[in-house]
Amino acid sequence: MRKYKASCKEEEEFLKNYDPDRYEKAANTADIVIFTMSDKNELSVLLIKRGGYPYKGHWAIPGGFMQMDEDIDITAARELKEETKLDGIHIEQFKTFGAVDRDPRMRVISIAYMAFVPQSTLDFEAGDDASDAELFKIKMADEGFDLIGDRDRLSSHELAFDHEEIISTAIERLKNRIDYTMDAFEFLKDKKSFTIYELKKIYEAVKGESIDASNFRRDFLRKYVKTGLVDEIGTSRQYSKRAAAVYKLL
Amino acid sequence: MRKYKASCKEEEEFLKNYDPDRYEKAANTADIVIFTMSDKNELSVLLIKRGGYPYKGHWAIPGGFMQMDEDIDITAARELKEETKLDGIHIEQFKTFGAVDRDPRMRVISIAYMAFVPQSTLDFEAGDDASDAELFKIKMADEGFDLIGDRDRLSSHELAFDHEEIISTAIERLKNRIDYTMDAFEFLKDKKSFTIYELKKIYEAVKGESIDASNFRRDFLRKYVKTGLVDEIGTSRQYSKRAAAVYKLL
DNA sequence: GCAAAAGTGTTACCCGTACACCCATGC
DNA sequence: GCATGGGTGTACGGGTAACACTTTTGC
Repeated sequence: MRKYKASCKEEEEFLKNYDPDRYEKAANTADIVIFTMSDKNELSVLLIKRGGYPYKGHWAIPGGFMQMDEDIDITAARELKEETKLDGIHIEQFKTFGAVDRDPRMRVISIAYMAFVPQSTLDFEAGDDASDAELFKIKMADEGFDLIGDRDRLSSHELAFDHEEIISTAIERLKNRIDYTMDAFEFLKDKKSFTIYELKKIYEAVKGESIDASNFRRDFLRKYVKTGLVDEIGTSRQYSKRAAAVYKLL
Repeated sequence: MRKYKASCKEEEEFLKNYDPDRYEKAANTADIVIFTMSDKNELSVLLIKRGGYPYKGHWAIPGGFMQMDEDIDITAARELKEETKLDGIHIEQFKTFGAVDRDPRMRVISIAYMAFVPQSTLDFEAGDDASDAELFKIKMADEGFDLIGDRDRLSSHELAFDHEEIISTAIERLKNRIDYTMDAFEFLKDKKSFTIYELKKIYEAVKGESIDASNFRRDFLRKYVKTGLVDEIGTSRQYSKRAAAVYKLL
């Protein structure tokens, strides 16, 4: 909350008489790439089907216009909540898209965010036609990527607006971020109870390649357990016959 | 250049009748942190002194309102050119600042860029009072940083708007970027003729710490010369008695 | 017994850090 | 001769990739 004090009467006058509309303005939206893991541990993104013009019937990432009394970060959090009913999810602003013709209605500057939703927190009943939202698995292709949902399937080229570029940029950033942040933990079903196997599957989904289990294990112990960021709290047989250590993020 | 074709008469009608002004809008600016190296190889930033309200008399980073017919990246490039007369400089969008109260005049969303200007390309005559722009060396302090110019000197807290936060964020990003990008080369007086010593000074200025010359040399040869990104083109005695190899970025 | 995940261990190599040491030359 | 930058070399430790091998247990 930044409070500005006018320095003198003259400035007070200036601010009172300032006409905010002397120049034409663009609209601002917060658009949000909502990542999650599918039940089969594939990197997925939540899309909504546009019900109105323009790009009617096309798939798009959720987003909406910024209100004048909310920080742009709040706009993003609000949009996320409206789409997923989820609160307190980790979001990250990653790039602003401001090409002149990106929206045929008017000039729109889109501040793009990415969000990491825990696996299985989003449950869409497949085939539920009342919902115009769907989770799509991301499959990288030669040009762009393919989006595979339970009911629909499309190429990234068919997305509305410049959303192909926005999602592509988000994927690239995420692939980098996973190495030096703790984003991977945000995808866990339960940050307070998980196995190395679960975390490894998330890394593999994001990177799009398989990882050596032994090395991953060593790195995990060194980076998180030995530093005290993560604690061992028990064992589990959820994924294998042999009991696996269960960890908890502190 | 994205051309949108309406899918049908109905959509054509919709777009024709769309009222862009049905919601209140914020203004958009591109603000730009212009980094360069001082003559003594210190990381510096170009600031301008505000001549009007608000924050009259305070130092700020250059920036300006986006025009309706220019991409936001073009706005940034235009502002850079207006301030420095320089064209074709490397710029990078790094974050968008959208707090509600960041500008007392009205709601302003600032898309922030950083630019890397070659050493000594900017020449301000010290003491030239006709100019309200000045180059400030950045000295990190306990809280924020200090800005030391030839004529003026201030703490980052005294900057206009939220420009302390914008510059701080830019410095942090630059410190990271220098390790995995070739940003350092952008600061060179002449990318087509430089010595290892010159490049090392840039790294040291950005990181704020001294670097082992021998290791820097080995890394430079491995990363750039052996990969063919940089070629040896001769020798120079500019910085030392003994001749040093001169390199050229391809 | 086989498959799949859990877990231990080893090897070879790359890379960063820290130095020691020599070269060239203007002061 | 000494300070400064240019340049070579080396020794050590940690990180990483690749892989061999054992354990556990449901099927």
